[in-house]
Amino acid sequence: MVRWEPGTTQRLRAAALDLYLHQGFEQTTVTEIAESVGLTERTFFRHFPDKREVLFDGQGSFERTFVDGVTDAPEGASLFEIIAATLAAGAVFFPDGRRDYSRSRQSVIEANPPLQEREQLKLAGLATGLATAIRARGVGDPAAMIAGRFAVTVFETSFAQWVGEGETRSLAEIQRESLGTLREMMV
Amino acid sequence: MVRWEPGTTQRLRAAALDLYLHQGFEQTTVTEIAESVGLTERTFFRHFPDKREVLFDGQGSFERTFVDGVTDAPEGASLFEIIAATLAAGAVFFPDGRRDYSRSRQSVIEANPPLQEREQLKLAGLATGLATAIRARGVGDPAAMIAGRFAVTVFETSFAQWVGEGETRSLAEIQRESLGTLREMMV
DNA sequence: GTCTATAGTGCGATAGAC
DNA sequence: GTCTATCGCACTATAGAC
Repeated sequence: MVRWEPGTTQRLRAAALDLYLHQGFEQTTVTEIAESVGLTERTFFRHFPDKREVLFDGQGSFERTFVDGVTDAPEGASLFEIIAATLAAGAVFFPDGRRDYSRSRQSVIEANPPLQEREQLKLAGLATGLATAIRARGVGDPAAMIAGRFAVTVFETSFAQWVGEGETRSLAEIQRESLGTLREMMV
Repeated sequence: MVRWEPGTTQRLRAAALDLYLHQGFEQTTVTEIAESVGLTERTFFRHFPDKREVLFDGQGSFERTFVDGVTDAPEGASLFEIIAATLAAGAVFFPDGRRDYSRSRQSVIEANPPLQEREQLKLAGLATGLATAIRARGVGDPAAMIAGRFAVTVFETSFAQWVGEGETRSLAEIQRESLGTLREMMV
């Protein structure tokens, strides 16, 4: 267990983010990333299916955190309350200590359409996952799908504020405020 | 303006959809698409920036149709009414005569993650465009962004039903029903 | 219209852990 | 012996540069 450095995947992730950040996503080759941590291109592709996925959570524990929020919401909760519970659960994934990392990652994604595509696909997958969990609580379609997507939208917009210049409120706080504003608006 | 066959772009689109449909997206090379209409690979890339974009509306007239729905909504309309107007305007883009084509296109996209990524990015762009138009009517953030995304979500789920097996209702009809159901639910 | 870099795949070889 | 992380090599197709 000492022949190869442990945590290879994480080292590749960190190296990739750093290179994408400082010299651009397109300008960075996979070979470069791999060699910067003493590995070959072939090994990179053993850890990640492609050059973009290195910035995304392959394990899906991000998605599971949110979905558990639906499942664990109290019996008899309204659709709106389920969404609130989901967002609260998801916010656990983004403590303030993670804000700087999230900021870097976000700035790289915003500068590169291929990464935005991957991000949007992941968020669409999250919406689908939430919809499935919501359906399991007895809500029908299309309401379940729209509720799932709605939750993701609130997360997405709140997240954008959370990583914004000079923002100090927690993600959970921002999400609560957004949801409050919308409760009045969306009628 | 008659030196080359007119409608080259459309013929490439049709040929690509056909090949993607019958032998798969991955299995189809750009060379193959181009040659099937008597052109070279190089010419394909003069019409489309990449292999995926051939299935998408490059002109953005799809997006403009929706956005105009926001702009043209009656003075003093509520946020909910603006969304309804947007969806009604967008539905014009998908008359029943287009359903078969849409069905084919959708089945190809559903079978291929790279195409889903592109689709999700386009829809995210539409949401942003709608949000901008909604903001121009005096609605603030994050409400404007969420309303834009909400409209796209209703479109997306309604569209999925519209191309569903044996569905006969028009897209406009399905959207109205979804929106009606949700009006009661989203409180 | 040709030429080339790079992403990504397939298969085989190696080398240590167990 | 098996299992797993790594490397090496040859290859294709996209996409962009010249």
